[in-house]
Amino acid sequence: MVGQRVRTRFAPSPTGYLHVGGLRTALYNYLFAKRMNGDFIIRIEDTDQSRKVEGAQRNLIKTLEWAGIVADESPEHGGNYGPYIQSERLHLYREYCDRLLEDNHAYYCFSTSEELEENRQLQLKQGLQPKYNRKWLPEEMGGAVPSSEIARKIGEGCPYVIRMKVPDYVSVWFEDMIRGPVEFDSSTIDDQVLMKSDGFPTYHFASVIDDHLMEFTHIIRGEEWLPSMPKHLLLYEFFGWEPPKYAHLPLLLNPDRSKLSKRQGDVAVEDYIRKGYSADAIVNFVAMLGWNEGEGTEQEVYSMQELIEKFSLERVGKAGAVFNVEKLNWLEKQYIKNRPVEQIITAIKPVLAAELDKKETSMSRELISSDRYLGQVIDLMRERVGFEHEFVTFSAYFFFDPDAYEEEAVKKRWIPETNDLLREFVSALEAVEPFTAEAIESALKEFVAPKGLKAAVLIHPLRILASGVSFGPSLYHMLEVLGREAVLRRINKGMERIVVPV
RNA sequence: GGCCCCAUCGACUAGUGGUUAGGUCAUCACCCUUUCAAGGUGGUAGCACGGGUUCGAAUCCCGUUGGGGUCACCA
Repeated sequence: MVGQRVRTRFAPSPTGYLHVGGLRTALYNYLFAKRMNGDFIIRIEDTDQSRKVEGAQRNLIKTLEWAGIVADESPEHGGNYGPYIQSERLHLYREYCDRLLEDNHAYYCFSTSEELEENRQLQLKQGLQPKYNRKWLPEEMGGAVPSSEIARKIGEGCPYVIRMKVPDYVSVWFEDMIRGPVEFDSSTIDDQVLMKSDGFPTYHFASVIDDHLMEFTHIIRGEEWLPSMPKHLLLYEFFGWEPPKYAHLPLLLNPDRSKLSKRQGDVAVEDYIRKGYSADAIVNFVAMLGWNEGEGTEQEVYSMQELIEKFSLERVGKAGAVFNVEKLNWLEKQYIKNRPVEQIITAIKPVLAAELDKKETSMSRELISSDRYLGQVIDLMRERVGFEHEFVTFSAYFFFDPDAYEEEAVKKRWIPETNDLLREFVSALEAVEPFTAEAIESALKEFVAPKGLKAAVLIHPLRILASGVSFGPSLYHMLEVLGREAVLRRINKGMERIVVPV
């Protein structure tokens, strides 16, 4: 154990999407492993055949890789400890279960689920903790069932499960890397089912066997697993194995502080991807939910590389953390503000292409799809958008002539003389050479000054005509990027369509 | 309910016996400004409560309260 290469794991069940809590668990496992120059492994826990979802495994791994979490070993990457899918390891569980049976640490149980339920109800009615009544505990383990009876049931082909025999009154203790010492009394623990009647192991059994065989040094998982620690520890003891180190992470919470769940917002990483969040922001955000560098650091933005360099389990907090979308949004903006243009251009080209497929435009498709044009749009808009796709959707006027004008804004900015002034200014604009922000600005100021008017009387209407909306980047720069042709077209067309308020 | 975990501004958190309890998001005000952002400045806002220990507790101990998790042939 000492001096051993660190190995951590993320062990999802392939039942659907990747939960953001799962992403954080995977991330912490990954960061810790990488920090320690170790390996991060993905194992698929598909011991519940009924819950298995087609394609889930692929999707889980794909989403992790989207986030930048690439496994050193997994069903897809291979490795020396495979197979990495539990349903392909059934013979192993059977083999180890037999050992437990031989050593009297486990026993056959033929109780039906109806019996179990009945027993549970009875105990509940009596005010007792629902617990298996050990009806099938064999004589040699202190129970009442002769081995001949067990042999007979097996011979008859009766369905059975195998349960672990939890010793009666022992104290189970371990040192959690995040929480410190935690102690349990075995009398509160049920005789956990190890092998189900369909021949598959339960989570508890399979994960202990695999964690040992795959030689993980550290198990980093959600706090919801803390109560099952004694079962796992007892199994290690039965086998005479040294357990790995454990770290139980605090939970991710809904705004009402319950365990993060659907119905109170999005929980699937894919939901956030779909909305346009970047891997940079999601990873950064989720990493900070429970971990921080400490010691007066005021850094908020961390790259994956920095996280790897700085992460430590000692600095993971104990209390649950609310998944606060507002801060995520802020982080996303930070990344958009600082991301290289080329990268954004690449990202938004397909978005633009899709929009262009849906809608006609009077602009030159070639022009507005060019790197140069997109680069200019990005320069003007990067401090104004919340997501990359908004470079296209939120600033649609860079790609499509407006087909409506903000009513309130028109009402506020139009005076009876506005259209006349605009008509006159159009001639001035036609003459502006070159058609640059500076030239447009001085043209406008020179136009307005002799009339004793403020620039604002034209600025606002121009913006509305050019973009359809009352907000956006610097007017002059916007006009420059749009180009003379589009600007004049939009002004002329707009004046025909605007209903001047009386 | 039993067991287990947890507890600093609305949220994320720094703090490890002596601080005017700091930062970030959000929020409010002001500045900048052609709009919207961005940015700048400032403000509101917190140690759950009660006992100890100590010269001195957000920090250590106990209890209370509160919150959460978990009690399956699901993981």
